[in-house]
Amino acid sequence: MRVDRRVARTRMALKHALFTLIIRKGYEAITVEDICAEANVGRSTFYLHFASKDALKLSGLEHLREQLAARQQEALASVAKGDGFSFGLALFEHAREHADLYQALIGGRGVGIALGGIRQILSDLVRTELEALADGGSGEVIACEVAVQYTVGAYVAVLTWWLERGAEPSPEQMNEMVRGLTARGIWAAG
Amino acid sequence: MRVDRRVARTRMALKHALFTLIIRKGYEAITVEDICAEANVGRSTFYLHFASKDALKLSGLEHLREQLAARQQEALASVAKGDGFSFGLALFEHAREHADLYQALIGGRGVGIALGGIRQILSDLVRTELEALADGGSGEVIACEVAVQYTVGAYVAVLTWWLERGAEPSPEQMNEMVRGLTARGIWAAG
Amino acid sequence: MRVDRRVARTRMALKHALFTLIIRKGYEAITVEDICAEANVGRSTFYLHFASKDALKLSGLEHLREQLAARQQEALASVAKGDGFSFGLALFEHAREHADLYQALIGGRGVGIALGGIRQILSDLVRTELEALADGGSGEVIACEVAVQYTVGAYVAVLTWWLERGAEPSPEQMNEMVRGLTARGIWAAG
Amino acid sequence: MRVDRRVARTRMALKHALFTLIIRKGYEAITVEDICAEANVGRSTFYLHFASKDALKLSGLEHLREQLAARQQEALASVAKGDGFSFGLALFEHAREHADLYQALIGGRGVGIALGGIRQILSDLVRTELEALADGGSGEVIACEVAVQYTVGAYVAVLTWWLERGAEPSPEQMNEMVRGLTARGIWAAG
DNA sequence: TCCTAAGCGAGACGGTACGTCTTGTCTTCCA
DNA sequence: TGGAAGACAAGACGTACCGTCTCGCTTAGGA
Repeated sequence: MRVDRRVARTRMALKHALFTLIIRKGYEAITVEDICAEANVGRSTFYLHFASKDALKLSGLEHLREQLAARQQEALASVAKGDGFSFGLALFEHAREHADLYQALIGGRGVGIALGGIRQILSDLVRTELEALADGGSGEVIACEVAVQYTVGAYVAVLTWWLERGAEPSPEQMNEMVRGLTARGIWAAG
Repeated sequence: MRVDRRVARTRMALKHALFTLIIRKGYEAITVEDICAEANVGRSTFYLHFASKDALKLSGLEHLREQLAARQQEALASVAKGDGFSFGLALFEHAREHADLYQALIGGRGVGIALGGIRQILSDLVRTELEALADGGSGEVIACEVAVQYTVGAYVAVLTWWLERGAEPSPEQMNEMVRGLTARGIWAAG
Repeated sequence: MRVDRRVARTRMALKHALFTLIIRKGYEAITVEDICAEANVGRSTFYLHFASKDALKLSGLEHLREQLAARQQEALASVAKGDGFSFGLALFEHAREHADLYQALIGGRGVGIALGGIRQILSDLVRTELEALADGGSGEVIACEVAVQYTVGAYVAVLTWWLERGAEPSPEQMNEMVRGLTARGIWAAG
Repeated sequence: MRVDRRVARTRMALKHALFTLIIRKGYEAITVEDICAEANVGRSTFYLHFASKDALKLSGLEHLREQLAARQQEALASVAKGDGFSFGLALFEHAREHADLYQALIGGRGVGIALGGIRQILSDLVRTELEALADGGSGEVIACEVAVQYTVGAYVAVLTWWLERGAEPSPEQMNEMVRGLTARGIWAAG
């Protein structure tokens, strides 16, 4: 029992060290030795718990991923339906709250380390909303999937750009702009 | 003079070797030595021309970039203006023609090696078209840039997805779908 | 504790490999990689213990040096003082015993790799004996040093020549001849 | 003819550059490229004339060697016979005159590059004088050769030491001291 | 309370790749 | 045609990380 806690503490220290270092100098530049030094852990101990730097990263991202997913579930529930997607605001707000980490994982130095995870979450959300809309069930599976990819790509790109320029216009403004583009198209919005 | 040609041949061999190897086993797994072996070039010669594997990659992308830019210039000229962007068809066609390379550079193994480059090219094109539209010059610089990021992200995401599923619906069809989403919004198009 | 032994074994293996290779193909022609292959040691491990081929050589000579010094200490104690230096016999005998190594280090291929070291040892011995002689301490420091250099140079030159011609006249005979020259001068001895 | 002169000039420039660089930073540290830069000569031109750095060195030493041999021939002729060898003074004087070069070639940095050559010359001189002495022809060839090696080694060692300490006691004094040691032995001289 | 299995730090080790440096060959151009 | 320029292959260098391993120390949980 107690031993388990010791193990957990070591793993936590490693995950935390990784994020700290990602923010400090970017994912690629980090070595296993750096992480161990930061976490005050022996290098052999590292390999006792994780097979590689990448394994540690994935394990760490899982946590972030869950947080974001939960956040957006609740957003989905509480927000009144308008035209456009309901998760937008939650996404921008969550990103701004954890700006450091997002910037490290998505923009700037750690270009897109966590993008895969975020895309996955968003894809599921978008697909759900879109299918609910076209419920009658047009056979147009491909068209739907194109729309999903299209939307997710657009949101993520905007999010990345926004983080890189310092999360500047407020989440509300960002959400409004993007919702306009999504719902009525570029020409109408521009 | 003749020397220049020798140099050019060596560089070409290296670029070509890199692409071959990217397709064969993915960018990260490639070693400078691998490239030299594939290109029949001494390792010191490699460093005579390029500072690193990354420098070679960038130099190689430059070539691709020019090709794509030229292609879209001509598309821009010949295609009648409709609603939506004019580069779409050229993009999908170019990607299908060089499917191997695109897949190596964007999807699958070499996740997003070249995305930066392609994004840059598309951004410029989109920005130009968008500015031409809002010519009077509304002060809405931010809104415009959001639209650029939005559009480019969307196109690239769809392109990636399309390449990963085998470039299946024809470029014309893809272009049509994406143009619809872009011009009239998700709800209208869905 | 055990680790120390492991380290010692590795270092020994490297030193031994170096001497083996010096005999086999001469010092200059040896590569760090050669040494590692001969010693069954990784190249990075080599650099963990020694900064360069030269550092390894010096470390190896230190060992030889100690052996020789000890040998001459005991000779100094046991041999009755006559005219001439007391270390002569020990030197020639030691050289003959380790003929391979001496030849590799001094004559033939590895011209004078270890000469510096050997000169140093002999210089100290000669200087001691000479100072003991002129104990009262004549101010003639220069003359004394000239005598030291003279004697050491002479002994080393004869030693080298002797090794190159196969260590042929016996150490006793060699010692006798050189002692004569040293003590009574060329004209008397010749 | 004119071409020959051009060739000779190039070779001279290379030899000269080598000596300059030996004095400046020692033989081992010099690269072929250094030499060419110093001589204002293309690297490929270097290889047109000499197979390697070593070949150039040998070619250069030949010149020095001849000079020294000539000098000592004349010394041999003019000096009145006393006890001890007649070449001593000439050796020390020649060394002091070309102190830079001697120091580069023998002492300090370029430890003993040219020693072989000098030893050879001295050996011949010593052997000649010694054989003249024991003309009757005792069969003691070995003893004689030992004396030769002994003497040459001693002279060269003293010469080296003298050069390293700045050629300080005058050639005359040096000659006197060494002649004493040679003729009457250490004990008498000390 | 001791003692025994675990987690852990330390660090040696064999590898692999890096980017640099020097060598010697070869080809092309210029005077 | 001799020499300058410099591309090129070869291969050693010393450094940086990697992942594996063996070693003792410490420390908590069951006897």
